[in-house]
Amino acid sequence: MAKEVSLFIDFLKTKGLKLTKQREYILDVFLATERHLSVEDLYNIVKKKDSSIGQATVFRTLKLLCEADIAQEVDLGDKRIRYEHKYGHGHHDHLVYIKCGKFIEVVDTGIERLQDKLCKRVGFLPKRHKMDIFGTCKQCQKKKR
Amino acid sequence: MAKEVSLFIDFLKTKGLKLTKQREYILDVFLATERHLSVEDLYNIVKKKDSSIGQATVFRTLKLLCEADIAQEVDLGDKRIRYEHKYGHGHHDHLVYIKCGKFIEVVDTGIERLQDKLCKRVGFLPKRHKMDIFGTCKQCQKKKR
DNA sequence: TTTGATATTGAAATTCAATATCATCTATTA
DNA sequence: TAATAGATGATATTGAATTTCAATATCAAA
Ligand SMILES: [Mn+2]
Ligand SMILES: [Mn+2]
Ligand SMILES: [Zn+2]
Ligand SMILES: [Zn+2]
Repeated sequence: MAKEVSLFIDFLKTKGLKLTKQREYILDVFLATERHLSVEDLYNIVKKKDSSIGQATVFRTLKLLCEADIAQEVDLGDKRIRYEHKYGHGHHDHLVYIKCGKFIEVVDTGIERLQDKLCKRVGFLPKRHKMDIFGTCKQCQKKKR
Repeated sequence: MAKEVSLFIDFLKTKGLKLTKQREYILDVFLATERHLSVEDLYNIVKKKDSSIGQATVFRTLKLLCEADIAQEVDLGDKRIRYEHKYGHGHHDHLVYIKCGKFIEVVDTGIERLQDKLCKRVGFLPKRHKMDIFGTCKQCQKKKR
């Protein structure tokens, strides 16, 4: 059993909630997908195998997974809330490939250090930050549009 | 007359569009406000003086101002499109004060340099980026919640 | 087992900002 | 003047996020 599953069970227990088939299955599918999924994305995958599961349950389960620190919201500027794995994934920033839709997760300790310095300089106490760089790869450059 | 106004007139001319009272007035109000306004924010200010102007016109005018490079969209993660001045304002990032709602616009050339290096290292051609740091100031720290 | 309290579910409804539609209005030109 | 093109504001529509609600499942206690 994945560590995330037992984490989720513990979380649910402390909240007085239950691990249902639906929740377990949605978590399974979420863990099996290394992408930034919207609720709809995840719902579409889930319903392929079990068409009885509703969007609302996917939506609610993702919220629970966020509360349990297993998932977290990502906003890549495309006007949809997306979710990524949080457990076992530290802070990171994104390079987003605007043509092919791919992305890379990166951490640049030099940048992180300068961010802290910058904040200190202006008397600002940082809690979290977001850095997304949008661009293209070589392949994409060749494509028109 | 503000430089932005003549810019807008030129832009409209090349597009075969007209400078109307509404457009001129909306631009005036926009320029007079040094904030990150949503369409609704701007509409609320505008209608105080001229209640005959509709939301749709504010919406359309902001789109035009973006096309004319006088305004630009900002997304500070609060699920609303906001607009800020673009003309005369180069690229900048934001420190966002999560409690008092204030913000600072910053540019750290050290960070920008490291961003470029990072991209080069992974063969990524950056087009634009976004960096927002969310935190608090001393005053806000003292407040509960 | 049964029961009852409580949690869960999926369909459908609602919300809310963003955007499109459309029947006037208005300015400009033939 | 009439014709044309654009502009406007009220209203409708969209689409994602979220809530509602009646039906169902769970599970501990009787
Ligand atoms: Mn970072
Ligand atoms: Mn920057
Ligand atoms: Zn990520
Ligand atoms: Zn700004």
